[in-house]
Amino acid sequence: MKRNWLMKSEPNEYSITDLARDGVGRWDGVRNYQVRNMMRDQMKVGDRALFYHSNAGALTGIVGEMEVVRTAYPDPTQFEVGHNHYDAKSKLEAPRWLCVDVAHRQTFPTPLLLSTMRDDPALRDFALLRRGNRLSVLPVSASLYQYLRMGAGATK
DNA sequence: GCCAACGTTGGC
DNA sequence: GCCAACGTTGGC
Repeated sequence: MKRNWLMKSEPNEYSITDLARDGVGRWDGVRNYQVRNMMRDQMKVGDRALFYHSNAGALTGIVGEMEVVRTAYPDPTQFEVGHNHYDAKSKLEAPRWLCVDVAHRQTFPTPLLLSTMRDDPALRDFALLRRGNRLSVLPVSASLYQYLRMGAGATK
């Protein structure tokens, strides 16, 4: 079964523009067990995901769409001494952290801003908007996914 | 820069 | 296993 996701990244770290340039990108740096487990147990090749720019001021919002092209594998950055995602407690023979690869599908014509979503009564129960939500990867129902991408002006 | 809301760590 | 201290996320 194909699933739909929303995945957050701070654009000054890795943006939709970066992914568009790269074509395929490695979604690394996840350091939350709940998110790791979702990626490990549920994320499959062919799953689609909305790209969300977090911590981007007035530009915070859903900016594009991507597709999972490689299932979870050990995140190499956890072993890179000096890297800001380095984890001294993770061992090569028992990696703690996983990443997936994603391919750029489209950059939406009109990003669906957080401020717009907050004003939309239809999104009242959307987990992304709940106070204190800190998961960087969220499952999104098929109908909500479609609603959001239409809201961002997706044409295909 | 502030701060609420978490998640993680480590002492006990 | 509890829980205080600390670190991080992320909106504002």
